[in-house]
Amino acid sequence: MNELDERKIKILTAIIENYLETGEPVGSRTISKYSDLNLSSATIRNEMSDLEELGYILQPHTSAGRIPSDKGYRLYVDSLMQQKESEVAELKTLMIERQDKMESVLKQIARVLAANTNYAAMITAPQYHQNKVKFIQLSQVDSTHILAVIVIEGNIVKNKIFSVAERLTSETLFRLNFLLNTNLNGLSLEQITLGTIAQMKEQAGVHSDVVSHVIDAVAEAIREDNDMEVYTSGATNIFKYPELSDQARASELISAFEEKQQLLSLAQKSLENTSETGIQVYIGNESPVKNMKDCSVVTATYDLGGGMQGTIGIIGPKRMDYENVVDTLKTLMKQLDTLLGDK
Amino acid sequence: MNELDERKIKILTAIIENYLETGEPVGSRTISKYSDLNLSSATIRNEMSDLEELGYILQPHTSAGRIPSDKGYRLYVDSLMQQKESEVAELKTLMIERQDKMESVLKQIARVLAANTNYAAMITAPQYHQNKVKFIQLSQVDSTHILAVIVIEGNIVKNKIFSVAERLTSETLFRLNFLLNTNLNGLSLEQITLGTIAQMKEQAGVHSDVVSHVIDAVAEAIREDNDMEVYTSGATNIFKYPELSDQARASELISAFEEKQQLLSLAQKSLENTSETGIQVYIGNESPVKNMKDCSVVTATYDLGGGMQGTIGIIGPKRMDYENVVDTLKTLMKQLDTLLGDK
DNA sequence: TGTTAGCACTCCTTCAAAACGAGTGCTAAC
DNA sequence: GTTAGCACTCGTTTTGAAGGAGTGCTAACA
Repeated sequence: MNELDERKIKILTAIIENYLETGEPVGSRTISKYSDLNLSSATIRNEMSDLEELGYILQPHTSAGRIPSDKGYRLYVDSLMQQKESEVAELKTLMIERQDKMESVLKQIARVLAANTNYAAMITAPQYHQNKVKFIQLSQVDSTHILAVIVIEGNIVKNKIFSVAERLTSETLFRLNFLLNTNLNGLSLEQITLGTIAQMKEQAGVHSDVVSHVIDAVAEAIREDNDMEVYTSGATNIFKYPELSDQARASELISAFEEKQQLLSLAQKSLENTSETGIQVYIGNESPVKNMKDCSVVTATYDLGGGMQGTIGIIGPKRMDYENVVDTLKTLMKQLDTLLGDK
Repeated sequence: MNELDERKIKILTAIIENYLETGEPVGSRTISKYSDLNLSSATIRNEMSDLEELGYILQPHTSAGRIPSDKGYRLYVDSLMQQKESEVAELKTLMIERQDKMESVLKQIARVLAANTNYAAMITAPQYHQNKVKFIQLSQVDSTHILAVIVIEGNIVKNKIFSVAERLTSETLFRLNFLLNTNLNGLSLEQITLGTIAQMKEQAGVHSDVVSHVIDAVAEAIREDNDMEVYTSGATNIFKYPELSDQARASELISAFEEKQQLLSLAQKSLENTSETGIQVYIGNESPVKNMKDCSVVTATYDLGGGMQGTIGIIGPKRMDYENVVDTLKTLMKQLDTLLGDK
């Protein structure tokens, strides 16, 4: 049996769209008046009764109107996505360096997104996969400290300062630099074996501790990307939606924003599931972050080439203006290209 | 005329302490019963009437008890501070490096503070004054990109990657490194004159553009500290205090936490005003951040020597447990020493 | 003169009942 | 299959009364 005939879909859509606007349960009369179906409220009531039985809408209490269930939203969003699917495919880009500027650009994006949509926004810095060491440089910064600079693919730079017992001669430094670069360049974390390390330590002789420090730093540099920064903005927008702004819910949500760890796991999840369009929607309990069970989350994955990808997210009430959000995210991707893609 | 006699002070203190506990307006009867003054509620009422006229307490409405005014809190806090003043003087310390660890330590501190006090906490990374360049290193990371690493006093490391038209020979790099280090080391931003720069460019010949980039990077490195990071935790604790958790106030407060800029200006202010104890209290409208007009803010300045100082802040309701917060901050300072001071 | 008991008064809070109204389900007629 | 109509449900708002905490004032007391 085909669960939903065309009329039911029209009615369901009308209910959802109306609810998106008002945030109030919507009654049969409203639909009868404001849809182009020309049906009486009684007929609508019958259909609504069916829709409820099928689980697409629900009634907060007897004698209230109906609101969409997660299942209902899901149907709505899926069909919306289909319409837009084609446009996004060609958005992929690549970009370069400017890590220092990256941070402020990302913050800016989050701010713009939040302001434009009136929802809360988050954005993660690109996460790098299969990072390879590109360049290592040791320098003596003062009599007892060595600075190790590690550049990894994508021109991400990490530093580490560590102590040494006594000043190294410049020949020693040169030798160590050469040793490290010839052995490590082009390797990813997985490719650096204990064998390689042991061999390098042997060659470094009395300075094997320096090698250890550098290996540590490399591991840290490559791994650290995994708990990379996430920037948020507009968290207070949730107060604009009564269904989210009671004390308990607001507190839960705000704390999700504060504990960036949770947002990161959301981003992570979203990277894993990535769809063709790069855009995903989590409705209510579908969200990987349990604190957001009363919200919807729309995520977009941006891919800058070279395995550098990050996540943008919009968090809002279930009655989010999905269409607008999806469009905004797409437009944004384009701007991202312009901003980050050239110099 | 001496505004307050001893009895009035006792009564005021009793009112404040009672209000700190309960968060409810306190009436004359309560004071009469729970203070050691052995006065009837009627007498207390007379005194309270005086105290109100003097502006130390106020009545939310007729037939409610009294609550402390900002002026009242101020008196209470000031006398509290006097008692503790002596202890803190010797807390100053110095510390070194480990910039990479710094971030996680700071976050950790914010979290601990928020959890211990049940208020919201913030902490800024140390801000450096009169920074001097310690060491500069240029390296060729690939055929068209140069990495400039700048180490400034306090072992803070900044990087910048920029493009060059063609690969530089290693002699050229060596020469430029030597040029930059001999000319810039030991100088602060103010000490780098246009004359110095012109001279260096001349010596650099065709590579004068590299010098420009490095100068840019140095300026950025030193200045960037001024909009340094601030970490927060426990923002949601404000929901524990009914007088702060109505929608309007909560939203205002949370947005102050999100807009780190505001917190930074708070930290800045607190650095400027620094008192002998390093601890300051802003009550209500005294706060430099207007969004916090319904809160109190306790800030502590930590000084790691070498002009490196930062700010720790606790943000909570006006009926904050000042005594406990001040103590906690002091204990924390000690732990900070242990954590950052060695290694 | 300072302290206290007593009392009338204010005004917030709580509670329950009543009025309201939005929306439904069902039935009967078209 | 559609619709009008009506009784009914149930959340929300309004209203008024009761309760209670706390005050200010006055008069008496030490």
